[in-house]
Amino acid sequence: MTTNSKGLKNTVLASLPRKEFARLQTALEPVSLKFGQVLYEPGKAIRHVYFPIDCLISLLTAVDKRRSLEVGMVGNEGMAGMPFILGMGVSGVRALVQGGGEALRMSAANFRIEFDRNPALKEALYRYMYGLMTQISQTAACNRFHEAEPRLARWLLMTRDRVMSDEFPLTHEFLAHMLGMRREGVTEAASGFKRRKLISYQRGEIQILNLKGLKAASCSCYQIVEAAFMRVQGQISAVG
Amino acid sequence: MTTNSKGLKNTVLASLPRKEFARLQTALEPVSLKFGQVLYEPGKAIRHVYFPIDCLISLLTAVDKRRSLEVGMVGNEGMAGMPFILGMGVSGVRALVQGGGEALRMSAANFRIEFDRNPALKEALYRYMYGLMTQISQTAACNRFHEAEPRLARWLLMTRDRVMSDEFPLTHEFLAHMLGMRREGVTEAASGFKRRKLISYQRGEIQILNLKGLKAASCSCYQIVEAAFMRVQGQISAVG
DNA sequence: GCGGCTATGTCTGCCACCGCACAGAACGAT
DNA sequence: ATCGTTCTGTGCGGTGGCAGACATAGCCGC
Repeated sequence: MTTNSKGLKNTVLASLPRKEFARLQTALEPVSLKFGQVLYEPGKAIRHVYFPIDCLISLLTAVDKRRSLEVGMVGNEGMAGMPFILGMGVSGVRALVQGGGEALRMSAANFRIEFDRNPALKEALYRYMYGLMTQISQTAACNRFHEAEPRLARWLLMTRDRVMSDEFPLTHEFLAHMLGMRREGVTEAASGFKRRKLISYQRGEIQILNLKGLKAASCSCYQIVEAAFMRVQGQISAVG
Repeated sequence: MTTNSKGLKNTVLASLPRKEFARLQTALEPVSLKFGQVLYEPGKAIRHVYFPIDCLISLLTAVDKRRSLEVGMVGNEGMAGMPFILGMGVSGVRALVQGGGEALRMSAANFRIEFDRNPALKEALYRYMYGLMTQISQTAACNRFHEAEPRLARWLLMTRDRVMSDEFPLTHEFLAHMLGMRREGVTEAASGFKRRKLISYQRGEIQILNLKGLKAASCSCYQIVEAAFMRVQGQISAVG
C-alpha cells in the first residue's frame, strides 16, 4: 500500500515502524494526480495532505499575474501540506502538480488526529521540514546568484530524482514559471543543452540524455540540497 | 524579565500563559548581543536558542566566499534556533547579529526539555515557524524579481520594525551582503533615497527620515511579509 | 596633525537577461 | 487536407546590475 505498481514508495511513510504505519493506513487513500492540477492556493484552506509516490508537487510563490517562482519541490521524500504540521490550516504557497503520478492522501481532519498520536510520523515530518527549509533557502540564493543554464540543469536533475525517470513532460513556458524567467530564456538555455546532447526535447517532452554532463552544467546548489535531504533521512536525530 | 529597560519584550514569550512562562524563566538568561556577532554557522551545532527583545538576527545563506543572501530576519517576534523545534541540532544557515541589543537565551539542553513539556511554547513556535517560512518564500521571490531600490527599502523597513528605532548602525557593505548585491549597487540605491530625503546616513549610521516615502519606494513584499506575521500572531489557531 | 583605515561616491566597460515581435513547426479538431 | 492552437526558435534594442578601478572623505591612533 505504500508502494505503487513499480515498487516505488514514499520514504516518510516507509520510515515508520510497522505498527504505527498500520494505524495510519486506514486513513490513507491512493490518488492519481494529474499534471497541472492545483492542490493548494495561497490563503485557502488545506483539505488534504499528500504523500507523493512517483509524482512531483511544486510549491510556488507569485509576485504578480505573470511572474512566479518555485520555492520548493515535493516528491516521494516528503509530504505536501506542511502548514498542517505547524498547526496552520491554510497554505502560504500555491501547490501545483508538476509531474503526474500516484500519491497517498489523507483528509485534514484525519491527519490532525494521526499526527497528534503518532510520534514517529511527527518526528519524520519535522525532520523533513528541516530539509525543506534548507531547500527553500538554498534555492533562494541560487535563484538570485546563478545564471539561467546552471539553474535549469539543477531543476531538471532535481525533478529527475523525484519522478524517478529520465523523461518527463514539460514545456519551456512551464519551466519559465518555475525558474522565474522568460520563456525565451528557457528556450535559449535548453537549446544549448540540446546542442551539447545533454538533453533532448520536443513539444513538451523532455529527456535527459547525459546525466553526468547535466550535473557538470548545474550549479553546486544541486548537491547541497540533495545532501541536505540525505542527511535528514539517514539519521535518527542530530540532536546530541 | 521578558521586558528590557525600555519596556520592550519578546512576543513569543509574552504570549505564554503566566504559569508556563514561570517555569521557563529559570532557564532563561539575559544576554547582550553585539553587532557582527555570529551565533550559528551552517553545519555546526546549536548551543543556545535566542529570544530577541530589541536586537535583530539575520539568517544568511552563502553560495561562495563573497556572495551571500539574507533569507530570514529574526526580531522580537520570534526565536533564533528553529532547527531545534524540528528535532535537529545543527543550523542550516549562518546567524548573524545585525542589530545589537538584548535577548534572552537558553541552552540547547534546557530548551529541549522545556519545549517538550510546554505545549503553549510549542504552539507559539510552530506558528512562528510558519511565519518564517512565508517570509523566506516571499523574500526568495522578491530577491529574484525586484530591483535594488525597492528591495533596499523593504529591508530598511523590516529592520526598523524589529529594532523599534528609526536609526541603526549599518554600512553599505553590510547591506550588500544582506541583499545579495554589490556594495556599489547599495551606494547607488541609498544615495537616491538620500537625495529624495527618505533617509540619511554617514559612515555606518542610517536614519529613516520619511517613513511613508520609504514605504512607497518599497515593493509590496513588505506588506505581504508583515501581514503574514500579524496573522500568525493574532489568532489562536487557523485550523478549523 | 600625520598616516592609515574604513566608508562612501563615481565612472567605464560589459553582459545576461528582459520585453517585444514575429516566424516556423508540430499537433489536434473538424 | 486545412485551420487554429500550442510550442519552439530567433532576432533586436534596452537596461539593471556586474566587475574593477579610483577618488574622496570621515575617523582613529599615535
